[in-house]
Amino acid sequence: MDIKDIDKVDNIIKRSRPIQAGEHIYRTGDGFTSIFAVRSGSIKTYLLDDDGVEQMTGFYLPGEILGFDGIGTEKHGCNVMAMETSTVCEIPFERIEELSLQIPVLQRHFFQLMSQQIEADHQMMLTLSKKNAEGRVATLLISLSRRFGRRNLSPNSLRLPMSRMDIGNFLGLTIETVSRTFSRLQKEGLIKVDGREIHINDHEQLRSICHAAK
Amino acid sequence: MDIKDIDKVDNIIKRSRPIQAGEHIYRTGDGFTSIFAVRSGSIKTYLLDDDGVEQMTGFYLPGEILGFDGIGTEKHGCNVMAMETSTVCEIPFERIEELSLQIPVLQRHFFQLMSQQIEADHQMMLTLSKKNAEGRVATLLISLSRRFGRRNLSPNSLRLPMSRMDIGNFLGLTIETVSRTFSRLQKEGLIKVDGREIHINDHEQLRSICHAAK
DNA sequence: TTGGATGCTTGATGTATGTCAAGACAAGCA
DNA sequence: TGCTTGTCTTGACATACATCAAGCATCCAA
Repeated sequence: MDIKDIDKVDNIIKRSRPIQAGEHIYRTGDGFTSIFAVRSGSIKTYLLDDDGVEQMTGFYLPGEILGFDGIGTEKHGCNVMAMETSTVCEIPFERIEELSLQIPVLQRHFFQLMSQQIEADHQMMLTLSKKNAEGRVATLLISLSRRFGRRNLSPNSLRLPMSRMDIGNFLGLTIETVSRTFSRLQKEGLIKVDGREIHINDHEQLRSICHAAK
Repeated sequence: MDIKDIDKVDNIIKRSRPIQAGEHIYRTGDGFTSIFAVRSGSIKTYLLDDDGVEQMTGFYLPGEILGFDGIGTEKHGCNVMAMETSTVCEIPFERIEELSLQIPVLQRHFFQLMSQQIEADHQMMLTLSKKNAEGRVATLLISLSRRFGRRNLSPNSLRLPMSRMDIGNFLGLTIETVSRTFSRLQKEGLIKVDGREIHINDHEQLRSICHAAK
């Protein structure tokens, strides 16, 4: 993309809207207009079952993009909430569509982003369907580590962006099982747990228990 | 879309490639070039874990479109196999991208298709993470019924496009549990089971046990 | 006709994780 | 200081589903 094109993209982005922890960016059924880029903090997306049961479907860290649900129906298909104080950029999707017609690499880029989301969701289905509690927690930690590393943060020392309850919800486990699993991994020396602070001692072995086993 | 545009789209579609049951259309790591529309039969997509454990990530019936994985990396991210003798249309993605620049509604349409895939995957995560065996099986049957209905087939009498093993794999259950669950639903009078032939007697009640409960 | 796959069902038993309950710890507040 | 509240941990027990095993039906090849 040349500089003029980057400028064009830059101009349609609405900057830095701050969000308090627990505040929603949008909810299921809201009209779809924009996607969002996380600038700081952490954001979770979740579905509510007919019975009010919550299923977290993903979470997003700085530099990541969310909101690709709801293009099909023009209505958002999930709820999006800040897990801590966060800032996001809003990117009006119609403007993206217009610009994509002028800048082919932009069109390609958004197809790629959505494709990556699909692949990540499929990995998550594998995790939920085939892995035991240890495998699920290990997979989450490795994923966090990788994403922290991408932002040039330490891949070994990380602060969980979410509560035990959110972790359990995301991984399809109860908070008790999550807690017990952290304790077990710590007793085995793979990680060091202090509340939300996690230190990964043995990346290799942690990765090795990510594999499916139920 | 006007007729000339429809013609343009029509011209890039490679017609009716027949696939035998068990044959692959592509595998993980193959170069990404095309997406596929199912014309007849049924197609499954699945991941292989490092240990060779298979996780089915979706299945596609006539009229449905698959292959949106791998746009990001240019390599396919899953395996795609025919579950019975099938035919598919191949649609070269680069041609789609070119045409999308000329026909804005086409661009919008593909964004919509991918968005719908993302929403369906999120629903599946909810199913895998929060529902018990009965809820998972019921959810699958309701989904099949709806998709059969969309093709103007009976929503109450359907032939399962897949084996018990595939069902178990897809739903994160063993074949024994799948079989027992079918038997239980039959004993309760909600469905009639005869091998792969399923008759839905009580749509309402079947739908009511789709809700999360674990 | 037999024998061997293959796919499905059903029963008996084991186990990972859910559920229920209690307590530890920290943060905020009177 | 004590009191409340929320988050997390740990233990005891219950249960849904996995595992192991057997049996049945269908199909196909020898």
